[in-house]
Amino acid sequence: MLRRINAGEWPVGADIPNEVELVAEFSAARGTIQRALSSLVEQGLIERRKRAGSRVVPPRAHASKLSIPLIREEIETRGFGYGYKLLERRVLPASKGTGKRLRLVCLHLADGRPFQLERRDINLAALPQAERESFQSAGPNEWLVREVPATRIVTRISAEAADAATARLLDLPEASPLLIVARETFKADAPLTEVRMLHPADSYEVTTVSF
Amino acid sequence: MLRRINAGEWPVGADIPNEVELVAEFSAARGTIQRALSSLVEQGLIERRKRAGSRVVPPRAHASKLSIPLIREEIETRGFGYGYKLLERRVLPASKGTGKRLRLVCLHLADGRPFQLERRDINLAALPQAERESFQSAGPNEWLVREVPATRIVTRISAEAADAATARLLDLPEASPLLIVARETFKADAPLTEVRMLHPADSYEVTTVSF
DNA sequence: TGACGCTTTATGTCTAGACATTAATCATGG
DNA sequence: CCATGATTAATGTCTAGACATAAAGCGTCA
Repeated sequence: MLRRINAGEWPVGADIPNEVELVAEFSAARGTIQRALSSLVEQGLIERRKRAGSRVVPPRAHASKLSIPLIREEIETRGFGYGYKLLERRVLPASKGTGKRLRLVCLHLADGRPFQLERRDINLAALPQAERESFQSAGPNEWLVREVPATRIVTRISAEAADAATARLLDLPEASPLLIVARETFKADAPLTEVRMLHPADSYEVTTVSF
Repeated sequence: MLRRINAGEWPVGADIPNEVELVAEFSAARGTIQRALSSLVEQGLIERRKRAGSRVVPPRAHASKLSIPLIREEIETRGFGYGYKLLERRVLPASKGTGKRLRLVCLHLADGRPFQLERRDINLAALPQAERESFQSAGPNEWLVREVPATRIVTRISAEAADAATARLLDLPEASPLLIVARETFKADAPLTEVRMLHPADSYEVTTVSF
């Protein structure tokens, strides 16, 4: 079926044969045909509606898997030595809107050069055990990933010019372009953590491949 | 099962009951249990090996769906008026490494302000019909997604400072930060098109949500 | 001890059939 | 002509059972 769609035998917009016909044509059970069609739906190639049948969908906005790996591995797979420094660790009192939070600022280095500046707030109401961690020798991300599985993750990727303080920390000229990955994670609607990861533009990019 | 994993009833690393036990416990057929487990595998929550059983895996690098929509819709859903200008259209002769290509430079505007500068090369060996298109009034992306489904897509997101020419086209001060989405698409290993989409950093970001 | 092959136990996949659900379509009455 | 309800044709989901396949573990023999 995949081949037919790619080859244009089933052109965009066309109804594809219904399940019973496909069962006959491929001499497979309906369950098998169903699985195949479901897989095509997941790949965004067809659309199925009860009673109306299945249609080849115009290839739309391409959805591909974006995976944001652990920064340590990211650096090590590039063959650099990984370094880590905790720059700030402070408990912010509760204020309107947000509860008590743990603020962390850390620097991740590749071969001694600044690679990522991580500014993170951890919601202590949801994760009180974070207050007992020092985060002196390892970044909070590795701890968090181990500690709690998040149920919802929002990632935003943007660019920005470095302000003076950030430029100094990343050892860059002021106003250098930065690539910023911001992420919020939630567990059942309770915010867990909010992080902004800032990278010198020339040393980082986000890559995704889809088939 | 999802609840149990999230609640830690099935802790990370633990073997989960085998299919026959789950069938008994949930009073469902094995096929149904299988589907549930497969879905957990897809979500990256468990790992299954024949003979060895299924295990809860440590939540790793989060993978989420990244979708890059059509620029026109992107602009219109934000409530801006969409504008389009073709700045350059030129056939590049074949040279070593690459075949004949069609180079396009276009500007997409939101309410008359530059929003995206698109520099695109289309491989004319794979898509000769592109040469007959003028791309005067609509961007090549919409034509391309209609014309050929790609089988492989590589997307890279990066940041960069605007050079003089680019800054002028986007009506920005020189050296302003840009967010750049670069994409290469292939059909069965033949390159189709290669595009760099440049955005003023303060007007664009890439967002992804995963559950 | 170690290589090899057999057994066993788990997952992987399929089949055939049943019933549920949804929504397009048609028929009917005001 | 329109609204409303009945029909029906498609997909959605499940069950029970079968066989395939991979790999862990065991036994045997050189």
